[in-house]
Amino acid sequence: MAIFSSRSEYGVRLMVELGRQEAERPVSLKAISEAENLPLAYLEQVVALLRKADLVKSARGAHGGYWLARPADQITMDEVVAALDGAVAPMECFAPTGGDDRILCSHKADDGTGCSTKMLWTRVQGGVISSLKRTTLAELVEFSRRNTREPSTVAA
Amino acid sequence: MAIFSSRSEYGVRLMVELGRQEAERPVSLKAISEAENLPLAYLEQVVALLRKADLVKSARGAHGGYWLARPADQITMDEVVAALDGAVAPMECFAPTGGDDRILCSHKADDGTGCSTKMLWTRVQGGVISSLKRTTLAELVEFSRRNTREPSTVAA
DNA sequence: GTTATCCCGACCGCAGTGGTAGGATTTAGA
DNA sequence: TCTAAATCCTACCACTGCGGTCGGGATAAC
Repeated sequence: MAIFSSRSEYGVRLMVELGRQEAERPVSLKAISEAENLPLAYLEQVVALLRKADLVKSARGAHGGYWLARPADQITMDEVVAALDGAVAPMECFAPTGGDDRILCSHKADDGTGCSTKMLWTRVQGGVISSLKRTTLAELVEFSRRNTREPSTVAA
Repeated sequence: MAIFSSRSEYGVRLMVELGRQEAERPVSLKAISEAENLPLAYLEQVVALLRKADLVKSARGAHGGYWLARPADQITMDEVVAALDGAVAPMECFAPTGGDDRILCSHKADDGTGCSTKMLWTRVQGGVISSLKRTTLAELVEFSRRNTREPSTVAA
């Protein structure tokens, strides 16, 4: 089964593309959609999620576009994925409760026995989150730069 | 977003329930469905996946039922989850290729740049799999026994 | 005013999921 | 030998979310 939707894939690619450009210099979605060969109309929806999560900033009008809200080395991938696919939970019954980072499993709330499976899902969740938290956007940008011969879509 | 479907939840609960019984003694699905309050007809589909993966054995007819194919401490949860939800992959484009445990990302095969996101998904996948591999069914059974039969010893 | 761009909401086909229905087959036991 | 209990199998269904499109509105540069 797939852990993340391709919204996440698209969103991460988009963020990497923004990270390759100079800060504060707006990049149009059209440029990104052509560089990464992704459907523009769908990217609009994806980038809207990133904007709501304060990960990117935008400018409207001609010569507008998007840029990173923070330096790439201060953006961890758990934020990005959370913005796109929601809070990472191994099961639907793992719902974040308010401001705490507590989780509860609704299945066994009635008979009070407590999930024996909860331990497992908690471990898995921990594995995913720690993997995401220790990866910064800057790392991906660096990786992307190394693997592309040309500085790609700059200029324009 | 949810990593696993509730098929996995049901299947793990089922496995734990089997692990609580003596080995080789068949347990009927009906008993499990009543104990765990899960729909019997759906459990039949779930347990069929576990049987195909050689994780449980079965006996038909009156007084038939299911039991673990191996001792619980020799069953790791990555096997169980794989049987229920398929191979764990962070993205759809991570497909197991034949007998190898190689993975490939189809998105960037054409322009040859290689996924910058691939590094991220590989890390996540590693986090999930290692969490699953280091958890045995025996641990969950033990956890379940402590939390249901002995309310007095519950601490913390 | 034109053009480029962000922004927004509605819509759609598809696949997968959780779940049901109904029966066929096998076996233990009266 | 009959019956009840159980596995097994196949088809079906409603719902949801996802990937994606479309049309249009707002806004800013030139």
